[in-house]
Amino acid sequence: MPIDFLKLNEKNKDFFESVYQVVRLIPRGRVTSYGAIANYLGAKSGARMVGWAMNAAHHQKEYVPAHRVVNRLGVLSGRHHFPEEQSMQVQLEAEGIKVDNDQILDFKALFWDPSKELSWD
DNA sequence: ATGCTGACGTCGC
DNA sequence: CGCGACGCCAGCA
Repeated sequence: MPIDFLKLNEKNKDFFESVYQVVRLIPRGRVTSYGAIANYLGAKSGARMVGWAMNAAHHQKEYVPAHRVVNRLGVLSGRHHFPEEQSMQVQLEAEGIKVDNDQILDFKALFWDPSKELSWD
């Protein structure tokens, strides 16, 4: 049971919470995509909602490494929404992730798929 | 209440 | 392979 404490089968509020939980599980130096999270949570086409959840992420008490979440192309599509636009890239680089022109280098290798990493060990 | 927008993704042309 | 349309659903005008 990958998801156990998440349980989003209640309401969208839990969905947001679930998103934060998953994002916090992202290992340092790794990244994932909105779609991967959405898919993992069962919201197939809810990728946008994941992004929306991120919008309120910094609003959360527990720190949410939103900078580790990018779109499926490995592009920092959300950098514009950070307190300081460049902070996203800065934080990524601080973890050893190379970013070039808002694009994560070797994204494929750094990609961390929750449904793959968390389900069935 | 209605319609547009958006940190996305997939499908069709 | 590039571009547009649609789906998804929560805010906001």
